[in-house]
Amino acid sequence: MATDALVAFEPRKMPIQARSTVTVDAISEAAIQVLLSHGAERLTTTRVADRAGVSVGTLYQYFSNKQSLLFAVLENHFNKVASRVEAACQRARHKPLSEMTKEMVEAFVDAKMERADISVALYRVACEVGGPTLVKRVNHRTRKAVEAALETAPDIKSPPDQFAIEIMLSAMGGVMRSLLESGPSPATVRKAREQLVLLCQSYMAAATAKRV
Amino acid sequence: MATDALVAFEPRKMPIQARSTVTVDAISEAAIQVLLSHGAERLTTTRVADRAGVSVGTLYQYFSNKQSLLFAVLENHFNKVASRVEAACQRARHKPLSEMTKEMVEAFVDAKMERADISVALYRVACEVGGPTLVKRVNHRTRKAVEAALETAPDIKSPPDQFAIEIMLSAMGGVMRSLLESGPSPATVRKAREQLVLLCQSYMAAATAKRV
DNA sequence: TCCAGACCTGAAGAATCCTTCATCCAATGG
DNA sequence: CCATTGGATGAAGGATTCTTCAGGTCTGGA
Repeated sequence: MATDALVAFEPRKMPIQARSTVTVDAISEAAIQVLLSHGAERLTTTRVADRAGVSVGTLYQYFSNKQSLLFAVLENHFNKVASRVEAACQRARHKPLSEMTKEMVEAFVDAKMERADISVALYRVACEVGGPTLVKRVNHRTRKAVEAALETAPDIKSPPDQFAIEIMLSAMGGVMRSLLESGPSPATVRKAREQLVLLCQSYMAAATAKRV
Repeated sequence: MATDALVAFEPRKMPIQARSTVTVDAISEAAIQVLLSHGAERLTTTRVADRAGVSVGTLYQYFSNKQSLLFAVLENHFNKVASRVEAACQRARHKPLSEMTKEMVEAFVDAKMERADISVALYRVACEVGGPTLVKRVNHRTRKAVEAALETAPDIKSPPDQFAIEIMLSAMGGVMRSLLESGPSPATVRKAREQLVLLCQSYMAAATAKRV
């Protein structure tokens, strides 16, 4: 149930001509729209195809089944967020711990908020489509990036262990989730972003042996 | 979709005789079992009834529909956890901030772990059954308890604002979720508990004006 | 221009599922 | 002991949904 829960989620055919690429994108986007307007329970392959302006058959040409479609959408979103965080970690190399943390957290929040609708929509299906496994995978990848960045911080003697970083990442995920699911105002988002930075900074400081 | 999403989740009939109470409990427990063994997607009212050793009709005598059943199970679990945290807050009154935080966090972790199976099972349906709304409600209730306790801490000048407490609570939720969904060993749980305490202590300290 | 292969279509098969209701069993109290 | 109300049953109606496949349409290279 853990690792091999991802078989049969493989896509079916790769787009070759330009028009099919458009179709696949349309289907993915339609899945999100349907998720938002009808909920996970009422997400139907037919409905998704309709919304995408294609027929069901077309959908099944690229995704072997409903789960495969949702998995692809989820994976794509996670990868985008992870990339943003990795980029931030790259940019923040050699900066002091607190600044580094700030940039990383802000990148995460901003990436999530950029397509808040997708984030919210995906919370509703993550569990039915190997979400936890994917989260684990992405968290692992992100942790590596954070870890590598921390190695370069000038004011750290011994960096926090892997476990602490994972705790921080899951805390960030939890905060963003509550936030997104509450349909926050821009002001609220701004405040939450600040607080999340503070939360992570405090924790990192506490979990780290500082170099004087 | 937000607040009034909870209508039609009302139970249908209250147990009067003792045997029906047993039945209702059996149904709730069966729902959890089915959730764990078959997943949310394959949770069927008939299957739940079978597992509970009753017929579908009986199920529908106490729950107006499938969602109502799942909602009840979810609500019950949340209430139990919230009560445990409230009790811990009560016990921790007049203790210093860091100790208070520690007791609160540990109560939360322990309550979640006590029925880890339920927690994990419910993650899979929370979203389809007004989960976010319920979480918001429970978080609000818990925040009140934490807030009240903080008022009594001797080493605090001005307590953190409501928002900060909610951030902390959602962070705790996120960490526990990742943890539970990874099927952790007891040793991992112990370590996570420690780290979560540290996380919350650091944040509370940073978000509070300390009295010298 | 022509064709092979890429693409698309959508009706229909097959499988579940949710929920109801007519009917029967059990308990309680007068 | 009997009537009344609570409790339980499970077959079947009504509704959805997933997925396939036989047969069209479009595109790019020869």
